[in-house]
Amino acid sequence: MSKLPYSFYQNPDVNDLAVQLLGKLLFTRIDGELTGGIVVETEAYKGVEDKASHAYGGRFTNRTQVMFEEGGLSYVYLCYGIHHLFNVVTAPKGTPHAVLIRGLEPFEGMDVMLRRRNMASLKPNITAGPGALSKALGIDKGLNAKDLLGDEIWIEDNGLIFNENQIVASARVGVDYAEDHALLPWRYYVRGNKFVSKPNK
DNA sequence: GTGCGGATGAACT
DNA sequence: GTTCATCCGCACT
Repeated sequence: MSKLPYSFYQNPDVNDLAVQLLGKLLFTRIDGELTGGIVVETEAYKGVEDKASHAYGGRFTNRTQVMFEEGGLSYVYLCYGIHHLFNVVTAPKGTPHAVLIRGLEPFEGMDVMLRRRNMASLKPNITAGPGALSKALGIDKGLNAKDLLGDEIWIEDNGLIFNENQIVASARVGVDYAEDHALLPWRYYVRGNKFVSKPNK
């Protein structure tokens, strides 16, 4: 097991990176409790030119400033006042690309995740969906702007590779507001995996 | 300072 | 299919 290196996150092609993140392992260690899972669903958000991105048009605010930092940091924000959504900041400094992690297959710390999710037994919705997986891993705003090579939240490569026909590209979820960018096929997921989110609409 | 609405999920009918 | 929880980022005044 090895953490993804700094260079991985500098890739300027955010869609390529979103695909490469499938099969990688996302971990958190919070108060000594280790939890983690295999990434099975991602979405690419392409910085200033993407109407679905928080950084569209170069919007630079307290919230979005971390997106402009070096690739390899976390970007966590509160959505609908309830859910924390976790993104990987990518590309070199000044290019605010990010990848939203939307689905995770449980791998480590099942008992802790069940407790955090208030569930008695393992069901797919424990980590299917960006809000759900954040809750299972204990991700909240306290984990915003963290170095992904640190020891609180990080991503590892254990050699798992999905081949091309196991990966599906489709429209991103919940971005109807993005006009002509709403239907771009920048959501990627592992075909048939139970921990891929079920979009509401 | 105010107001709108969102990169959702779960519990309803 | 519909409703609602529940916060704050962001644009505008």
